[in-house]
Amino acid sequence: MTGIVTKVQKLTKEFYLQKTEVVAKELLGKKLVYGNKAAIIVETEAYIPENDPANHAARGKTMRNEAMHEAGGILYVYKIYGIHYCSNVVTESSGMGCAVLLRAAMPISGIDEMKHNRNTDKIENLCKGPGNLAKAFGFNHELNFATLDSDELFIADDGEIPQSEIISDKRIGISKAVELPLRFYLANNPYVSGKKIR
DNA sequence: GCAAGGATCTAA
DNA sequence: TAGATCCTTGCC
Repeated sequence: MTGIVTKVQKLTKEFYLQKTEVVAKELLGKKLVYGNKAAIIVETEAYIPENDPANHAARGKTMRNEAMHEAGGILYVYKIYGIHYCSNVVTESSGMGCAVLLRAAMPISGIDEMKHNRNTDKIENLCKGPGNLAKAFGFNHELNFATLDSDELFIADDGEIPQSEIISDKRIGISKAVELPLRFYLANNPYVSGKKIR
């Protein structure tokens, strides 16, 4: 290993076993690493087990949402609208059926590859929005069920983002239970996707 | 403002 | 097996 040694703490399994809202909030400012690519998470959305009709797992276990019913600390990747992938981090213990959707991030490494994947040069757009984030990182079906404690794929705490700038707000892009304040993002961050509200 | 796009879920 | 739905994006 050569290069700069930074103070990076890989998140442990216990982190993901916390309550979904807590994980969603705590993930802000953390560093998502996949291969040579990395980005600071700036926007997340929680999907909780109870009173959440928008949760894929709300109507019980199905073939698609099987990963959500596993214990926390793995990835849940699925295709939406036939075009885009969305990536979620599964939370809480086995059988709960909940996860945190990764909505936006700030690229810090492997940017050339992300540009190539996204076919754009605008850094602030590389990981803006769940579909774009997944595309920039190259997430696909094979990453479904992937554990977040490998050397290839993990989330780390590099402590650069002040926790005081966290905002919780309504969710976007869904048709049910939109009012629940389960979306979290960093204030005044140009990489957050939810600037325009529809 | 809205169409594209394909997998998945539900009902029959 | 057919029809509706979907945690979106980029184009019109």
